[in-house]
Amino acid sequence: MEKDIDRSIELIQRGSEEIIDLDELKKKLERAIATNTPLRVKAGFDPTAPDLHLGHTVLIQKMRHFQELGHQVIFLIGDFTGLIGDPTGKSETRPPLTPEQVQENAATYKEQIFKILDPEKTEIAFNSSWMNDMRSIDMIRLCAKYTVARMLERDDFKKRFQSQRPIAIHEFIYPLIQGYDSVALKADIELGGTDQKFNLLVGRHIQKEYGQEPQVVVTMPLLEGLDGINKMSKSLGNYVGITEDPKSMFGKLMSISDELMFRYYELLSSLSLSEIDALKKGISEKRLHPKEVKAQLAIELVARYHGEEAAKKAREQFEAQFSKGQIPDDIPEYPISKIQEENIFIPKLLKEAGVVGSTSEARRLIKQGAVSLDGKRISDVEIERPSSGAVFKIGKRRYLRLV
RNA sequence: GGAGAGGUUCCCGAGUGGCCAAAGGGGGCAGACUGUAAAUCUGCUGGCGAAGCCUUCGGAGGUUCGAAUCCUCCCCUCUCCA
Repeated sequence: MEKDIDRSIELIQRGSEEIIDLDELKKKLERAIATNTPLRVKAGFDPTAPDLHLGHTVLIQKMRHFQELGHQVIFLIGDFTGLIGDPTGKSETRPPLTPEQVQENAATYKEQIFKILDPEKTEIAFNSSWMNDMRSIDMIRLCAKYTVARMLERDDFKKRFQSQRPIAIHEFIYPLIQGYDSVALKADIELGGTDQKFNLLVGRHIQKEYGQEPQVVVTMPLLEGLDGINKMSKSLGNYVGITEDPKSMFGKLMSISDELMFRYYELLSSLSLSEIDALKKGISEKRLHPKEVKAQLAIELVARYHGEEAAKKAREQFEAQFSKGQIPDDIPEYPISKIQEENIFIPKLLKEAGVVGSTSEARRLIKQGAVSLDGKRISDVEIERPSSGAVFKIGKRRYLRLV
Protein backbone atom coordinates (compact mmCIF):
# COMPACT_ATOMS: atom_id res chain seq x y z
CA MET A 1 0.00 0.00 0.00
CA GLU A 2 1.14 3.50 -0.80
CA LYS A 3 2.41 5.01 2.44
CA ASP A 4 2.65 8.61 1.30
CA ILE A 5 -0.68 10.28 1.99
CA ASP A 6 0.04 13.34 -0.11
CA ARG A 7 0.91 11.25 -3.12
CA SER A 8 -2.25 9.24 -2.62
CA ILE A 9 -4.35 12.35 -2.42
CA GLU A 10 -2.75 13.78 -5.52
CA LEU A 11 -3.55 10.73 -7.57
CA ILE A 12 -7.08 10.50 -6.23
CA GLN A 13 -7.72 14.13 -6.98
CA ARG A 14 -6.48 13.99 -10.52
CA GLY A 15 -9.28 14.79 -12.91
CA SER A 16 -11.87 14.47 -10.17
CA GLU A 17 -14.67 16.97 -9.91
CA GLU A 18 -15.22 16.90 -6.19
CA ILE A 19 -14.16 15.01 -3.07
CA ILE A 20 -16.48 14.96 -0.08
CA ASP A 21 -14.81 15.23 2.29
CA LEU A 22 -11.09 15.69 1.83
CA ASP A 23 -10.28 15.63 5.55
CA GLU A 24 -12.25 12.45 5.99
CA LEU A 25 -10.37 10.95 3.09
CA LYS A 26 -7.07 11.79 4.76
CA LYS A 27 -8.20 10.18 7.98
CA LYS A 28 -9.33 7.05 6.20
CA LEU A 29 -6.01 6.83 4.36
CA GLU A 30 -4.08 7.31 7.58
CA ARG A 31 -6.02 4.59 9.29
CA ALA A 32 -5.67 2.26 6.34
CA ILE A 33 -1.92 2.64 6.46
CA ALA A 34 -1.73 2.36 10.24
CA THR A 35 -3.82 -0.82 10.37
CA ASN A 36 -2.63 -2.13 7.01
CA THR A 37 -6.24 -2.49 5.89
CA PRO A 38 -6.99 -1.46 2.33
CA LEU A 39 -9.92 0.91 1.83
CA ARG A 40 -13.03 -0.48 0.22
CA VAL A 41 -13.77 1.55 -2.88
CA LYS A 42 -17.16 1.07 -4.49
CA ALA A 43 -18.51 2.03 -7.88
CA GLY A 44 -21.84 0.91 -9.25
CA PHE A 45 -22.73 -0.02 -12.81
CA ASP A 46 -25.91 -0.63 -14.71
CA PRO A 47 -26.34 -4.31 -15.57
CA THR A 48 -28.18 -3.66 -18.82
CA ALA A 49 -25.50 -1.91 -20.84
CA PRO A 50 -22.24 -3.75 -20.52
CA ASP A 51 -20.85 -2.19 -23.64
CA LEU A 52 -18.38 0.26 -22.19
CA HIS A 53 -17.10 3.35 -23.92
CA LEU A 54 -14.36 5.81 -23.08
CA GLY A 55 -16.79 7.85 -20.98
CA HIS A 56 -17.14 4.95 -18.57
CA THR A 57 -13.42 4.48 -18.44
CA VAL A 58 -12.95 7.84 -16.74
CA LEU A 59 -14.44 6.24 -13.67
CA ILE A 60 -12.71 2.92 -14.19
CA GLN A 61 -9.38 4.67 -14.53
CA LYS A 62 -10.04 6.23 -11.18
CA MET A 63 -10.76 2.79 -9.75
CA ARG A 64 -7.45 1.73 -11.12
CA HIS A 65 -5.74 4.60 -9.37
CA PHE A 66 -7.05 3.23 -6.11
CA GLN A 67 -5.73 -0.19 -6.98
CA GLU A 68 -2.36 1.30 -7.72
CA LEU A 69 -2.45 2.78 -4.25
CA GLY A 70 -3.13 -0.69 -2.89
CA HIS A 71 -6.82 -0.46 -2.08
CA GLN A 72 -9.69 -2.86 -2.64
CA VAL A 73 -12.00 -1.99 -5.49
CA ILE A 74 -15.58 -3.23 -5.65
CA PHE A 75 -17.25 -3.33 -9.01
CA LEU A 76 -20.90 -3.37 -8.11
CA ILE A 77 -23.34 -4.53 -10.72
CA GLY A 78 -26.73 -3.08 -9.90
CA ASP A 79 -28.77 -6.00 -11.08
CA PHE A 80 -31.48 -5.24 -8.53
CA THR A 81 -31.58 -1.48 -8.99
CA GLY A 82 -31.41 -2.10 -12.70
CA LEU A 83 -34.95 -3.34 -12.48
CA ILE A 84 -36.07 0.05 -11.29
CA GLY A 85 -34.05 2.26 -13.55
CA ASP A 86 -32.24 5.33 -12.33
CA PRO A 87 -34.70 8.20 -12.34
CA THR A 88 -32.30 10.51 -14.15
CA GLY A 89 -34.71 12.14 -16.53
CA LYS A 90 -37.42 9.68 -17.27
CA SER A 91 -39.06 7.27 -14.96
CA GLU A 92 -39.44 3.80 -16.15
CA THR A 93 -39.59 0.35 -14.76
CA ARG A 94 -37.48 -1.93 -16.81
CA PRO A 95 -38.29 -5.49 -17.67
CA PRO A 96 -36.44 -7.79 -15.30
CA LEU A 97 -33.30 -9.44 -16.54
CA THR A 98 -33.05 -13.14 -16.06
CA PRO A 99 -30.21 -14.42 -13.86
CA GLU A 100 -28.63 -15.83 -16.99
CA GLN A 101 -28.68 -12.47 -18.70
CA VAL A 102 -27.16 -10.85 -15.64
CA GLN A 103 -24.39 -13.43 -15.62
CA GLU A 104 -23.80 -12.93 -19.29
CA ASN A 105 -23.60 -9.17 -18.95
CA ALA A 106 -21.31 -9.55 -15.97
CA ALA A 107 -18.99 -11.71 -18.03
CA THR A 108 -18.90 -9.03 -20.71
CA TYR A 109 -18.14 -6.43 -18.09
CA LYS A 110 -15.27 -8.46 -16.72
CA GLU A 111 -13.76 -8.93 -20.11
CA GLN A 112 -13.84 -5.20 -20.68
CA ILE A 113 -12.90 -3.78 -17.28
CA PHE A 114 -9.95 -6.07 -16.81
CA LYS A 115 -8.23 -4.29 -19.62
CA ILE A 116 -7.93 -1.51 -17.09
CA LEU A 117 -8.36 -3.05 -13.67
CA ASP A 118 -6.31 -5.66 -11.90
CA PRO A 119 -8.52 -8.72 -11.47
CA GLU A 120 -6.64 -9.67 -8.32
CA LYS A 121 -7.68 -6.48 -6.60
CA THR A 122 -11.21 -6.32 -7.92
CA GLU A 123 -14.24 -7.67 -6.17
CA ILE A 124 -17.37 -8.10 -8.27
CA ALA A 125 -20.63 -7.75 -6.39
CA PHE A 126 -24.31 -7.87 -7.29
CA ASN A 127 -26.77 -5.92 -5.23
CA SER A 128 -29.47 -8.50 -5.83
CA SER A 129 -27.52 -10.77 -3.52
CA TRP A 130 -28.67 -8.75 -0.52
CA MET A 131 -31.66 -6.91 -1.95
CA ASN A 132 -33.55 -10.01 -3.02
CA ASP A 133 -33.60 -11.19 0.58
CA MET A 134 -34.68 -7.90 2.07
CA ARG A 135 -38.08 -8.17 3.69
CA SER A 136 -40.80 -5.60 3.17
CA ILE A 137 -40.52 -4.40 6.73
CA ASP A 138 -36.81 -3.79 6.27
CA MET A 139 -37.48 -1.91 3.08
CA ILE A 140 -39.92 0.31 4.92
CA ARG A 141 -37.38 0.86 7.65
CA LEU A 142 -34.91 1.89 5.01
CA CYS A 143 -37.45 4.32 3.56
CA ALA A 144 -37.99 5.77 7.02
CA LYS A 145 -34.40 6.95 7.09
CA TYR A 146 -34.87 9.71 4.57
CA THR A 147 -37.46 12.41 4.09
CA VAL A 148 -39.44 13.62 1.12
CA ALA A 149 -38.17 17.14 1.62
CA ARG A 150 -34.58 15.93 1.42
CA MET A 151 -35.33 13.84 -1.63
CA LEU A 152 -36.70 16.92 -3.30
CA GLU A 153 -33.32 18.56 -2.86
CA ARG A 154 -32.21 16.55 -5.81
CA ASP A 155 -32.24 18.91 -8.72
CA ASP A 156 -33.95 16.53 -11.04
CA PHE A 157 -36.77 15.87 -8.56
CA LYS A 158 -37.05 19.50 -7.58
CA LYS A 159 -37.52 20.63 -11.14
CA ARG A 160 -40.10 18.02 -11.89
CA PHE A 161 -41.97 18.74 -8.69
CA GLN A 162 -42.01 22.46 -9.33
CA SER A 163 -43.14 22.11 -12.90
CA GLN A 164 -45.81 19.63 -11.83
CA ARG A 165 -44.39 16.78 -13.78
CA PRO A 166 -44.78 13.31 -12.33
CA ILE A 167 -42.39 11.66 -9.94
CA ALA A 168 -43.17 8.04 -9.27
CA ILE A 169 -42.66 6.82 -5.73
CA HIS A 170 -40.24 4.11 -6.71
CA GLU A 171 -37.90 6.76 -8.01
CA PHE A 172 -37.31 7.85 -4.44
CA ILE A 173 -36.31 4.34 -3.54
CA TYR A 174 -33.48 4.13 -6.00
CA PRO A 175 -31.08 6.41 -4.13
CA LEU A 176 -31.99 4.68 -0.88
CA ILE A 177 -31.05 1.28 -2.23
CA GLN A 178 -27.88 2.64 -3.72
CA GLY A 179 -27.10 4.02 -0.29
CA TYR A 180 -27.92 0.74 1.33
CA ASP A 181 -25.50 -0.98 -1.02
CA SER A 182 -22.77 1.04 0.61
CA VAL A 183 -23.94 -0.27 3.99
CA ALA A 184 -23.95 -3.85 2.72
CA LEU A 185 -20.49 -3.47 1.22
CA LYS A 186 -19.10 -1.37 4.08
CA ALA A 187 -17.79 1.09 1.54
CA ASP A 188 -15.13 3.57 2.60
CA ILE A 189 -15.27 5.42 -0.66
CA GLU A 190 -17.78 5.57 -3.48
CA LEU A 191 -16.98 6.77 -6.95
CA GLY A 192 -19.45 8.09 -9.47
CA GLY A 193 -20.08 10.61 -12.19
CA THR A 194 -21.10 14.13 -11.23
CA ASP A 195 -24.66 13.20 -12.10
CA GLN A 196 -24.50 10.68 -9.26
CA LYS A 197 -23.60 13.21 -6.58
CA PHE A 198 -26.97 13.21 -4.89
CA ASN A 199 -27.20 9.43 -4.74
CA LEU A 200 -23.68 9.19 -3.42
CA LEU A 201 -24.46 11.65 -0.68
CA VAL A 202 -27.59 9.74 0.29
CA GLY A 203 -25.23 6.82 0.78
CA ARG A 204 -23.32 8.79 3.41
CA HIS A 205 -26.51 9.53 5.27
CA ILE A 206 -27.79 5.97 5.11
CA GLN A 207 -24.49 4.59 6.35
CA LYS A 208 -24.66 6.86 9.37
CA GLU A 209 -28.19 5.68 10.03
CA TYR A 210 -26.93 2.12 10.05
CA GLY A 211 -24.12 2.96 12.40
CA GLN A 212 -21.32 3.07 9.85
CA GLU A 213 -18.76 5.72 9.15
CA PRO A 214 -19.93 7.63 6.06
CA GLN A 215 -18.16 6.93 2.81
CA VAL A 216 -16.05 9.53 1.11
CA VAL A 217 -17.59 10.57 -2.17
CA VAL A 218 -15.40 11.12 -5.22
CA THR A 219 -17.18 12.43 -8.28
CA MET A 220 -15.72 12.32 -11.76
CA PRO A 221 -16.68 14.63 -14.60
CA LEU A 222 -18.76 13.27 -17.43
CA LEU A 223 -16.64 12.95 -20.52
CA GLU A 224 -17.84 14.91 -23.51
CA GLY A 225 -18.49 12.86 -26.60
CA LEU A 226 -16.80 13.26 -29.97
CA ASP A 227 -18.98 16.26 -30.74
CA GLY A 228 -17.49 18.05 -27.76
CA ILE A 229 -20.92 19.16 -26.58
CA ASN A 230 -22.99 16.32 -25.25
CA LYS A 231 -21.77 13.79 -22.78
CA MET A 232 -20.46 10.64 -24.37
CA SER A 233 -23.26 8.16 -24.81
CA LYS A 234 -24.13 5.31 -27.00
CA SER A 235 -27.55 6.61 -27.90
CA LEU A 236 -26.08 9.86 -29.18
CA GLY A 237 -23.57 7.98 -31.26
CA ASN A 238 -20.73 10.24 -30.12
CA TYR A 239 -18.78 7.53 -28.38
CA VAL A 240 -15.70 5.41 -28.72
CA GLY A 241 -16.40 1.88 -27.54
CA ILE A 242 -13.52 0.14 -25.84
CA THR A 243 -14.08 -2.98 -27.90
CA GLU A 244 -14.02 -1.07 -31.15
CA ASP A 245 -11.40 -2.09 -33.64
CA PRO A 246 -8.12 -0.16 -33.55
CA LYS A 247 -8.65 1.58 -36.84
CA SER A 248 -12.02 3.11 -36.06
CA MET A 249 -10.92 3.96 -32.54
CA PHE A 250 -7.93 5.79 -33.88
CA GLY A 251 -10.00 7.52 -36.53
CA LYS A 252 -12.63 8.69 -34.12
CA LEU A 253 -10.06 10.09 -31.75
CA MET A 254 -8.37 11.97 -34.59
CA SER A 255 -11.65 13.65 -35.44
CA ILE A 256 -12.06 15.42 -32.11
CA SER A 257 -11.31 19.11 -31.82
CA ASP A 258 -8.00 20.34 -30.46
CA GLU A 259 -9.77 21.78 -27.48
CA LEU A 260 -11.48 18.52 -26.66
CA MET A 261 -8.22 16.67 -27.11
CA PHE A 262 -6.84 18.13 -23.88
CA ARG A 263 -9.96 17.22 -22.02
CA TYR A 264 -9.38 13.66 -23.14
CA TYR A 265 -5.74 13.89 -22.17
CA GLU A 266 -6.67 14.96 -18.71
CA LEU A 267 -9.35 12.38 -18.12
CA LEU A 268 -8.15 9.40 -20.11
CA SER A 269 -4.41 9.55 -20.61
CA SER A 270 -1.96 8.26 -18.07
CA LEU A 271 0.40 11.14 -18.71
CA SER A 272 1.01 13.30 -15.67
CA LEU A 273 -0.56 16.71 -15.52
CA SER A 274 2.81 18.37 -15.96
CA GLU A 275 3.49 16.32 -19.07
CA ILE A 276 0.15 17.43 -20.45
CA ASP A 277 0.96 21.04 -19.70
CA ALA A 278 4.19 20.63 -21.60
CA LEU A 279 2.24 19.46 -24.63
CA LYS A 280 -0.06 22.45 -24.42
CA LYS A 281 2.90 24.75 -24.18
CA GLY A 282 4.56 23.06 -27.11
CA ILE A 283 1.55 23.72 -29.28
CA SER A 284 1.12 27.33 -28.29
CA GLU A 285 4.83 27.91 -28.99
CA LYS A 286 4.42 26.12 -32.30
CA ARG A 287 7.06 23.56 -31.45
CA LEU A 288 4.48 20.78 -31.66
CA HIS A 289 1.80 20.19 -34.26
CA PRO A 290 -1.62 19.62 -32.70
CA LYS A 291 -2.26 16.76 -35.08
CA GLU A 292 0.82 14.95 -33.81
CA VAL A 293 -0.18 15.50 -30.20
CA LYS A 294 -3.61 14.12 -30.99
CA ALA A 295 -2.10 11.10 -32.67
CA GLN A 296 -0.09 10.40 -29.52
CA LEU A 297 -3.28 10.41 -27.50
CA ALA A 298 -4.99 8.12 -29.98
CA ILE A 299 -2.02 5.75 -29.91
CA GLU A 300 -1.98 5.63 -26.15
CA LEU A 301 -5.66 4.78 -25.94
CA VAL A 302 -5.70 2.28 -28.77
CA ALA A 303 -2.68 0.57 -27.23
CA ARG A 304 -4.44 0.35 -23.90
CA TYR A 305 -7.20 -1.77 -25.37
CA HIS A 306 -5.48 -3.49 -28.28
CA GLY A 307 -1.76 -3.38 -27.60
CA GLU A 308 1.15 -1.34 -28.96
CA GLU A 309 1.40 -3.23 -32.18
CA ALA A 310 -2.22 -2.68 -33.18
CA ALA A 311 -1.99 0.98 -32.26
CA LYS A 312 1.02 1.52 -34.45
CA LYS A 313 -0.69 -0.23 -37.30
CA ALA A 314 -3.87 1.79 -36.85
CA ARG A 315 -1.85 4.94 -37.18
CA GLU A 316 -0.12 3.74 -40.32
CA GLN A 317 -3.42 2.82 -41.89
CA PHE A 318 -4.85 6.15 -40.93
CA GLU A 319 -1.97 8.09 -42.42
CA ALA A 320 -2.08 6.01 -45.57
CA GLN A 321 -5.76 6.52 -46.08
CA PHE A 322 -6.23 10.13 -45.14
CA SER A 323 -2.87 11.82 -45.45
CA LYS A 324 -1.72 10.00 -48.55
CA GLY A 325 -5.15 9.25 -49.98
CA GLN A 326 -4.45 5.57 -50.38
CA ILE A 327 -7.22 3.04 -50.57
CA PRO A 328 -7.44 0.81 -47.51
CA ASP A 329 -7.19 -2.95 -47.94
CA ASP A 330 -10.26 -4.01 -46.08
CA ILE A 331 -12.98 -2.44 -48.21
CA PRO A 332 -16.23 -3.98 -49.40
CA GLU A 333 -16.13 -5.79 -52.71
CA TYR A 334 -18.67 -6.47 -55.40
CA PRO A 335 -18.38 -9.08 -58.16
CA ILE A 336 -18.63 -7.37 -61.51
CA SER A 337 -19.94 -10.60 -62.99
CA LYS A 338 -23.28 -9.80 -61.39
CA ILE A 339 -23.76 -7.05 -63.90
CA GLN A 340 -24.87 -8.12 -67.36
CA GLU A 341 -25.24 -4.81 -69.14
CA GLU A 342 -22.46 -3.05 -70.97
CA ASN A 343 -23.24 0.21 -69.26
CA ILE A 344 -23.62 0.14 -65.54
CA PHE A 345 -26.10 2.14 -63.58
CA ILE A 346 -24.11 3.36 -60.62
CA PRO A 347 -26.89 4.07 -58.10
CA LYS A 348 -28.15 0.53 -58.42
CA LEU A 349 -24.68 -0.94 -58.16
CA LEU A 350 -23.86 1.01 -55.02
CA LYS A 351 -27.15 0.09 -53.46
CA GLU A 352 -26.80 -3.59 -54.29
CA ALA A 353 -23.35 -3.56 -52.80
CA GLY A 354 -24.77 -2.01 -49.65
CA VAL A 355 -22.52 1.04 -49.55
CA VAL A 356 -25.46 3.42 -49.87
CA GLY A 357 -28.96 3.12 -48.48
CA SER A 358 -30.91 3.82 -51.64
CA THR A 359 -30.51 4.71 -55.26
CA SER A 360 -31.86 8.13 -54.42
CA GLU A 361 -29.06 8.65 -51.97
CA ALA A 362 -26.55 7.53 -54.54
CA ARG A 363 -27.99 9.95 -57.10
CA ARG A 364 -27.68 12.79 -54.65
CA LEU A 365 -24.11 11.89 -53.80
CA ILE A 366 -23.17 11.76 -57.47
CA LYS A 367 -24.82 15.10 -58.03
CA GLN A 368 -22.83 16.55 -55.16
CA GLY A 369 -19.57 15.27 -56.59
CA ALA A 370 -19.00 12.82 -53.78
CA VAL A 371 -18.46 9.75 -55.92
CA SER A 372 -15.29 8.92 -57.78
CA LEU A 373 -14.05 5.94 -59.73
CA ASP A 374 -10.33 5.26 -59.57
CA GLY A 375 -9.75 8.79 -58.45
CA LYS A 376 -11.84 10.45 -61.13
CA ARG A 377 -14.98 12.25 -60.10
CA ILE A 378 -18.16 10.90 -61.62
CA SER A 379 -20.82 13.24 -62.91
CA ASP A 380 -23.14 10.79 -64.60
CA VAL A 381 -25.31 8.04 -63.14
CA GLU A 382 -24.34 5.69 -65.92
CA ILE A 383 -20.86 4.75 -67.05
CA GLU A 384 -19.22 2.24 -69.29
CA ARG A 385 -18.50 -1.09 -67.70
CA PRO A 386 -15.25 -0.74 -65.75
CA SER A 387 -12.73 -3.52 -65.48
CA SER A 388 -12.44 -5.56 -62.35
CA GLY A 389 -10.25 -4.00 -59.69
CA ALA A 390 -11.81 -0.59 -60.20
CA VAL A 391 -12.51 1.21 -56.93
CA PHE A 392 -15.37 3.55 -56.17
CA LYS A 393 -14.93 6.10 -53.43
CA ILE A 394 -18.05 7.55 -51.94
CA GLY A 395 -17.57 10.56 -49.72
CA LYS A 396 -14.69 10.59 -47.31
CA ARG A 397 -14.57 7.05 -46.12
CA ARG A 398 -16.79 4.75 -48.09
CA TYR A 399 -15.22 2.52 -50.72
CA LEU A 400 -16.25 -0.26 -53.05
CA ARG A 401 -13.99 -2.46 -55.11
CA LEU A 402 -15.24 -4.33 -58.15
CA VAL A 403 -13.85 -7.82 -58.42
C1' G B 1 -64.42 7.87 -11.39
C1' G B 2 -64.72 13.13 -13.77
C1' A B 3 -62.45 17.07 -16.95
C1' G B 4 -58.84 18.39 -20.47
C1' A B 5 -54.25 18.32 -23.74
C1' G B 6 -51.70 15.66 -27.28
C1' G B 7 -49.47 11.62 -30.85
C1' U B 8 -46.35 14.98 -37.82
C1' U B 9 -40.53 12.56 -41.48
C1' C B 10 -33.92 10.46 -37.51
C1' C B 11 -35.15 14.23 -33.17
C1' C B 12 -37.62 18.82 -31.73
C1' G B 13 -41.45 21.39 -33.89
C1' A B 14 -44.92 24.39 -37.66
C1' G B 15 -49.00 23.11 -40.44
C1' U B 16 -56.53 23.12 -38.91
C1' G B 17 -59.42 21.09 -46.78
C1' G B 18 -56.01 21.87 -52.49
C1' C B 19 -50.19 26.26 -53.26
C1' C B 20 -47.81 19.56 -48.73
C1' A B 21 -42.89 14.81 -49.70
C1' A B 22 -45.01 18.69 -45.55
C1' A B 23 -42.01 25.55 -42.77
C1' G B 24 -38.02 26.28 -39.22
C1' G B 25 -34.26 24.31 -36.08
C1' G B 26 -31.13 20.19 -34.55
C1' G B 27 -28.63 16.01 -36.15
C1' G B 28 -26.63 13.50 -40.31
C1' C B 29 -24.39 13.34 -45.24
C1' A B 30 -21.70 15.81 -49.12
C1' G B 31 -18.65 19.84 -51.37
C1' A B 32 -15.01 24.04 -50.41
C1' C B 33 -11.11 25.17 -46.81
C1' U B 34 -7.85 21.85 -43.69
C1' G B 35 -4.61 18.31 -39.97
C1' U B 36 -10.35 12.95 -41.84
C1' A B 37 -9.13 18.69 -37.19
C1' A B 38 -12.43 22.32 -35.04
C1' A B 39 -14.81 26.72 -36.73
C1' U B 40 -16.88 28.76 -41.19
C1' C B 41 -19.41 28.90 -46.02
C1' U B 42 -22.54 26.12 -49.63
C1' G B 43 -25.74 22.20 -50.95
C1' C B 44 -28.53 17.80 -49.87
C1' U B 45 -31.51 15.17 -46.34
C1' G B 46 -38.89 9.33 -48.18
C1' G B 47 -38.65 5.69 -52.32
C1' C B 48 -38.42 4.42 -57.50
C1' G B 49 -33.45 3.52 -64.03
C1' A B 50 -36.33 9.82 -62.21
C1' A B 51 -40.77 11.12 -66.95
C1' G B 52 -43.65 11.27 -63.69
C1' C B 53 -45.37 7.95 -60.32
C1' C B 54 -45.66 5.46 -55.48
C1' U B 55 -45.58 5.36 -50.01
C1' U B 56 -45.55 8.68 -45.48
C1' C B 57 -48.34 13.00 -40.49
C1' G B 58 -50.64 6.90 -33.96
C1' G B 59 -54.28 2.61 -36.20
C1' A B 60 -58.82 1.30 -38.89
C1' G B 61 -62.88 3.14 -41.44
C1' G B 62 -65.79 7.41 -43.45
C1' U B 63 -67.10 12.51 -45.70
C1' U B 64 -65.06 15.06 -50.13
C1' C B 65 -63.43 16.11 -56.92
C1' G B 66 -59.39 16.54 -53.15
C1' A B 67 -57.56 14.89 -46.13
C1' A B 68 -51.68 15.65 -41.97
C1' U B 69 -56.03 19.01 -41.68
C1' C B 70 -63.24 17.36 -41.11
C1' C B 71 -66.29 12.91 -38.89
C1' U B 72 -66.58 7.85 -36.26
C1' C B 73 -64.35 4.04 -33.54
C1' C B 74 -59.88 2.16 -31.45
C1' C B 75 -54.68 2.34 -29.39
C1' C B 76 -51.04 5.14 -26.75
C1' U B 77 -48.86 9.41 -23.84
C1' C B 78 -49.54 13.43 -20.50
C1' U B 79 -52.08 16.96 -17.06
C1' C B 80 -55.74 18.55 -13.56
C1' C B 81 -59.85 17.34 -10.06
C1' A B 82 -61.40 13.33 -6.68
